[in-house]
Amino acid sequence: MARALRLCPSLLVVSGHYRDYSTMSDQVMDRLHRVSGLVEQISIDEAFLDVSDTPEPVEQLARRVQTQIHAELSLPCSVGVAGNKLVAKIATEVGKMSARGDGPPMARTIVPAGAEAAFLAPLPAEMLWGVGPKTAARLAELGIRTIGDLARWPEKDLETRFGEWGRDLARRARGEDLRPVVSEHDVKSMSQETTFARDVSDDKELERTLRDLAAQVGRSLRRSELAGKTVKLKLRWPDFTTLTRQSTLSSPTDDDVEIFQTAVKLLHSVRKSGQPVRLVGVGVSALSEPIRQLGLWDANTDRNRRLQDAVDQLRERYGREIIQHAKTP
DNA sequence: TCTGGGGTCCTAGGACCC
DNA sequence: TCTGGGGTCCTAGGACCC
Repeated sequence: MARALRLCPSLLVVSGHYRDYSTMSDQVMDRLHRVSGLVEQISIDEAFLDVSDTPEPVEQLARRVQTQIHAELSLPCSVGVAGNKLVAKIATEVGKMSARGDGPPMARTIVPAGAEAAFLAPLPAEMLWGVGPKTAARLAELGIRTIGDLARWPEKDLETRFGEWGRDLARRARGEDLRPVVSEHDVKSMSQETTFARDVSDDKELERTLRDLAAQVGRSLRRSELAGKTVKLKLRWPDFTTLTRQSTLSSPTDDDVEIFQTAVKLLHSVRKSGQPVRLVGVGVSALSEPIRQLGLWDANTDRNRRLQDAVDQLRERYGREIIQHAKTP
């Protein structure tokens, strides 16, 4: 039964150490795709591979992948192998942490089927996916410090305290994870934000920044052939409190000006003129394919569209700075 | 890490409709 | 007309991840 394989795949997480180089990322992912048809990239330097259909023994496979990437690309990488994504990810982390010696770690950590809970038990609860500082603190109040502590805690009680999330927590602590490796994720939102070197009080400067961010978001949307229906403004005051305001449009947009105008309206609704701001951001969500309808009233829209395409192309070729908005006096 | 940027998911409340 | 329940959408904020 093919299904059974999905429930217990053998997984590798490869973790490179090249956070700054996206072309490196492409090259590594290219190598990984030769190993398995099912690769899930989870960040610039990490990916899950479903190797349950690969005849080669996983230990040998893991070594081969690691050696190949190191030899061909001069990149160190760590590999974790386990029956599911959760444990494979943690295995990789554990390997990296326990790697000794100079230079970046080249660890291989393999957790055999059935040994998941025992492998996780001594590790700190924060190593579980989804347990950050806040949850860790709440767990510590109960005397729960390791994943083993968590696994021993009555699941019903976790459910009472944490709701649905408590049940997930209990499952994860036992090393259970049924999520399949998926090669493609739909993008849910796109955003751009910037933190100012100093607080900005000038309305015009703020709006210029907003216009620039909106243009960047618009360009990302067009490049991905997506449009968004909800525009979100993010603001951070000098005291670091952060707020968001969003507005849903009547139809999805990928237009710089529409994104900007929506964002600036939101800005005016929460900020008094002259009020200092530390960070400003613009995002677009509720993404779908852009709807382009050309009707009686759309000659103008069509012209804007062609203009925007031309600007995109210029910027693609000569950089973002090549075309600027005329500064308002 | 007195704090960068771009994401995801979850929760909770209110509006609105049937 | 009043009341209530449930579903869905929208909004805002928070926790978390890399």
